[in-house]
Amino acid sequence: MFPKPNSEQVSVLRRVALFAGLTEQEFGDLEARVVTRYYDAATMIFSEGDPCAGLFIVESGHVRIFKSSANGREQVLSIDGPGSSFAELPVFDGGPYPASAVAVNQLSLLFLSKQDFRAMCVKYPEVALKVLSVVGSRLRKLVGIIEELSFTTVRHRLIALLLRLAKTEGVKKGTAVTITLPAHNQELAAQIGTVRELVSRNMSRLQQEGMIDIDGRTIVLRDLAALKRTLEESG
Amino acid sequence: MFPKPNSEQVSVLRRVALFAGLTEQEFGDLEARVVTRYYDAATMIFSEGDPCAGLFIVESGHVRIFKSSANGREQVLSIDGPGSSFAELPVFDGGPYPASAVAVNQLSLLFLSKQDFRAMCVKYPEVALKVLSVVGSRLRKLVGIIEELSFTTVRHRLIALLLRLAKTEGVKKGTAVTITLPAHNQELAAQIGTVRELVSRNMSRLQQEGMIDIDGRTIVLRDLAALKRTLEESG
DNA sequence: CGCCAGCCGTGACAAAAGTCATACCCCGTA
DNA sequence: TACGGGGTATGACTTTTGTCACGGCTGGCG
Repeated sequence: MFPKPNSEQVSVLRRVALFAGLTEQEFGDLEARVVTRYYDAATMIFSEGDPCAGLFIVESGHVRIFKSSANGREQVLSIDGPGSSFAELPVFDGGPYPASAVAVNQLSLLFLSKQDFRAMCVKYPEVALKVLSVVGSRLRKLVGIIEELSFTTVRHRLIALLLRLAKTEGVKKGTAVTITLPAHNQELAAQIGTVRELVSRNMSRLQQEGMIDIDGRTIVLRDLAALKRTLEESG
Repeated sequence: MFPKPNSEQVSVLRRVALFAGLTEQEFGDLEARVVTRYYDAATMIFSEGDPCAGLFIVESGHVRIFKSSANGREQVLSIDGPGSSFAELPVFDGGPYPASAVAVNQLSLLFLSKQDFRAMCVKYPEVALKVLSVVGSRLRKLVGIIEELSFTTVRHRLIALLLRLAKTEGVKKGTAVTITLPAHNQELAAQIGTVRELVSRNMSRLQQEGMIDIDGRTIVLRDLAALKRTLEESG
């Protein structure tokens, strides 16, 4: 709870892509400016439209960045875990946060104020370049979301999501891969830009077609090749 | 055609947001590294997936940044005119271009290689900060596109497009505003993420409803208030 | 002039997305 | 054990989106 550097902070800061390559002295400089903040699961960190106070770095836990619509739907833009920074951008263009951020689970963040972050960038030009590369991959992700929303169906996006999960946390069993869904249908829907019911229906359909096996939150991808082929075919 | 600075280049460079605030000497430094390139209308500047060579600044004409899908559809991400830079980002994260760029009309661009641009950023830290703020507004735009695609209908997006046009280039006539469509239906469709036919149909429908008047490429927005109200209602 | 390419508008469909309502199931707790 | 909350599955229906095919208009060019 105190704005002092501690050993945990130190270790996380050194693992953050944003600050890789700083010298010991520079880390000292940085540590002196950083504040740790703790959040319970489901608490808001900031809301779309809030004035931008500064930049955050995830120490532990996960953050969900999302937009919400007037009729209660949500679209997830990104989920960030330990070592990731977020809200790098509004710091520089002076505008408000373009989306909201909420704690997925128990969360601790390192906070660096707008002024201090800018100062770091001016003092250590490599930091600014690092920010640019982090922001670059963020922009790529957003373009990817646009591509999916604009060109593909819910079915397509769901399959793509399953395959991504298979890649990051799947367990191979011969030709099949087993994954555990990280969240409820409601949340999966928000991640692929649709509603609860369509996730449910499309899951069922994939099972009927023999491509997956559903057992509660555990999914067995029976035929990766067929799933990938489906993605190709359906543009 | 020659990679030498000339008076036109100089004047454009000084009007570019990216390099605002440099000293005379710094401009000299920059001018020495910049190359002018000319393109006819409809020629590709780079394609999605190409390795990233460097950054571009629009001197005159317009550039269209877009994604294209397997079945021939396109989604426009941005249209940039004189003084704008583009492809700032792949320069920093080392990846390929995430989208394609094409000349909308007769076009001249200033090109700055990856290496030279990075060198500028290291040498003049304010340049890096400017890049970040430019990139910030680009990111905001992308988030806006995602929001529209995820939450709204084609009708909604078309109205939003008309209102944007009204704001930037509309001519007021009492309570109504007259605009000239900047492109064919095909292109408008690509800008709002749909197909030709739906643009056509939705235009007709708006006319039937008395909200607009269509005469070739000239559109009279008869009732701005009603159009805006429609946006609110349909979430 | 006549032809053709390109664009536009539309009807007829087909498919996908979204909404609403209902029933179910699992699980923790009063 | 009975209850209720949260999540799930699904049928029935509406709306939206996308596709295909056609005919019409226009403007450039041989």
